[in-house]
Amino acid sequence: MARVAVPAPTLGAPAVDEGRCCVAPGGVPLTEAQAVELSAKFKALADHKRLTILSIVAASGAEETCVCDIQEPLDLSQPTVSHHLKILVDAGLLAREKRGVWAYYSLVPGALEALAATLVTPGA
Amino acid sequence: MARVAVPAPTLGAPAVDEGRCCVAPGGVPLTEAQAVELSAKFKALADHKRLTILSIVAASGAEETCVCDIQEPLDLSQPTVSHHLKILVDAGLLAREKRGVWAYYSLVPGALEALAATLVTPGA
DNA sequence: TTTAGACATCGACGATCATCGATGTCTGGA
DNA sequence: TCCAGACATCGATGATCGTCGATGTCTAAA
Repeated sequence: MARVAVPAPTLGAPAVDEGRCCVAPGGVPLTEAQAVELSAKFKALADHKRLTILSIVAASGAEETCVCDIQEPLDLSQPTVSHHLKILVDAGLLAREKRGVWAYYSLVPGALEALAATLVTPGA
Repeated sequence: MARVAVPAPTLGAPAVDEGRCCVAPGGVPLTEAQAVELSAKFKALADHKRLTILSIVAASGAEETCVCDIQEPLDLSQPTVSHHLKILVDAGLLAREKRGVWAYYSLVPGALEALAATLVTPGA
């Protein structure tokens, strides 16, 4: 995919400030490609079952979590849990490591923090 | 709705740490109600058109933005823009103020920051 | 009062999503 | 080599979502 040369797109208000109405803004601070990329990550968070999965994995701290740890409190079928886990891995939020018969999941270090950083203002 | 007495639910890894596999975690750090409430906000962010809307509103800084400012760069019909704006307002991310014939939208102060805070660890 | 314009709401339609049962793949043990 | 178990993938289905045209509401001006 084409990499854009912008450091870190955020949603928080930048230094731009021109008072007017019904005039096109000087520049849209989020390209469509950036918006699509960002929305893909938020889509992964836009499901309460997946948020619960993340919280379960996060709750085990540095330890990794296997699928059975996740399936039971979620009250979902095994294929559905596997589906949600794939979405979280594809979004870059979870890491999967297969050891023997078990698959262990862990938070990708800094992934959630980087996503959080896109929500706050760059300067303040 | 029933208010839960937890200060601020987050996804980041708390201090819990017990090494084991295939045993239910000591406690799920996100209740279902909290997960549903959080996912509703991320659902509002899970669309690239809505992210663009937020960035446009944020780009006007302290100034408010009217619908026509948003509609043009988005290349969407007016009802669709209105629909997205309603979703963002319902999620508590945008504030709507009607003055005369125009409706002005602005970021709810601290809303994005509060959402970002749920993604990072409480302590570190 | 009538008219024009800005915006919200409604109803419909195609697309995407969450979910599940069935099945496939791979590993470890008998 | 065969079997059992853990997990992923596949196909199908019902629900939700994004989008639009048509219409409604409200305000300001004529």
